[in-house]
Amino acid sequence: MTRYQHQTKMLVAVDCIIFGFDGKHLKILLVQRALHPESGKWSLMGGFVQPAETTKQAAIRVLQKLTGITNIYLEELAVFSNPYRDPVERTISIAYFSLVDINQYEKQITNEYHAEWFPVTKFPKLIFDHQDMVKKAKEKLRYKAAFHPLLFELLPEKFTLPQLQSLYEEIFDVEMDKRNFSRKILSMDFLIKLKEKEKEHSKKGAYYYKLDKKKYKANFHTVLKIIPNPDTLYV
Amino acid sequence: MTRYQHQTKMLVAVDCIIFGFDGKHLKILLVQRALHPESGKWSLMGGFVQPAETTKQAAIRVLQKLTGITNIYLEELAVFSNPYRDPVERTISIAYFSLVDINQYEKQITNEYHAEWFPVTKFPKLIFDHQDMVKKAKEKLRYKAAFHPLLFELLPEKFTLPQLQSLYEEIFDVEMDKRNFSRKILSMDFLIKLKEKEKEHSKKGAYYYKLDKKKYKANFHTVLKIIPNPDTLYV
DNA sequence: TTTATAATTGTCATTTTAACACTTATCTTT
DNA sequence: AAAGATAAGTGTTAAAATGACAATTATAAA
Repeated sequence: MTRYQHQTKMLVAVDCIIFGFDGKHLKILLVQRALHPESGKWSLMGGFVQPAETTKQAAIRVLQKLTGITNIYLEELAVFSNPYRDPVERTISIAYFSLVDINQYEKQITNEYHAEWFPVTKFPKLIFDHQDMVKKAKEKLRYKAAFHPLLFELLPEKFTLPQLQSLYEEIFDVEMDKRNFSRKILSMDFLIKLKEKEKEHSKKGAYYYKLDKKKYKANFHTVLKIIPNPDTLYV
Repeated sequence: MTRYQHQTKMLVAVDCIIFGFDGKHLKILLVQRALHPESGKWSLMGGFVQPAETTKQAAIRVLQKLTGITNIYLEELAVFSNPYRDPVERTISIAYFSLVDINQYEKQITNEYHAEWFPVTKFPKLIFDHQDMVKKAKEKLRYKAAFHPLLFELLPEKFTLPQLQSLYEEIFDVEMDKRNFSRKILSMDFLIKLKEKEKEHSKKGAYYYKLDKKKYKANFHTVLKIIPNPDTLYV
């Protein structure tokens, strides 16, 4: 059979940057690397792409194996292909990122697996170019959040407006006016107010909302200008 | 030396979707494939990633070799990694896309190289999954154009407002009001009006403008809502 | 009953938007 | 030289969205 002669094959890996939100803070999920070299050091979740799978399938498989997480929203971030990024062998890595609701996974991940959540503002040194991957993922998260209601991917089934506002404030490191924030968010008409209240964080309690998935899908392209002056946005 | 045992290596390629604008229409640059199989059929520009280069460097090299184009804006589009996308051998491909001013390159490309411009609305069948790549690139172009003044990358040094408007209209397949369009574009304060006029397309002639690069860089993050109701935007 | 805490809600002045049509400059034709 | 054709350029107004701003409410704890 025909072959492409004289071309160099290389290893192809995937790495996953998993952001999580616990209702108040934005975190990132890391594991201790099992493989030599750098075994034991903190790292993003990753693995090699197998012969009969796409890179995205590889990312899903790796995530499932290392954290038990299934069925999450995964998005391609970028290719990292510096020839010397992995000192062992030439390996290009496709980075994926995702947004999950921490509370839905926290115990499972920490007990059954050796993964751990760290604040995005302070986490250990990572191997290889994983630091760059996280940096780029943060930029992309900001960028997406600025124009998309995509952040809903990151929230629990039910959430309160103050929680949602905290999320935006964490991502952009800004403070927002509650009145204007809720007006904008509610004007999208994507949210359904529930009768139940969240009462852990206040005496009065905050109403839960849930996403109106039909409307969300239908008007998903609605451009939200959530952040008054979007700055330092990833291109 | 340590090696990663039992992992499958694969070929890594790059493919480039080059959009061009000639002042009126949006086009795409294709070549006739030199390699077996499918030799002679139309294809995106592509090639294999070499041992000591990043994927982006590979894309730049390939473009230079196949079209003579240098120094252009290249952006990563997506990874295409279906295991059977190339019938010969497992090859994953990183797709890049770019936006160039056709007039700047037209003769050079058509004479010295075997590349050809086709209207984005009508071009030949392409090999492998290149059709999917083009589709995705078109979506991403729309998406970027909706929020970014990035389209300037696609324009000549000097351009007229009617040309710019045509570009947006082509990309989004919509009609726009000239008055509102020019007001919005000029309100960004990125453009410098020149004294010279373009007189090929009208008797009155249209003033040329050029980009104020300093202001562009400084306020580049300005969110333009150019398209009234952005629809079918790539996520 | 009081107090403390965080959630909820409304107004107004300013800016931005979308919808809309006539005038101008210049070349071509008669 | 005048008339006609073509595409460029420009302004107004009503409606909507934005940002700045502070008082009230529900509830648990003291």
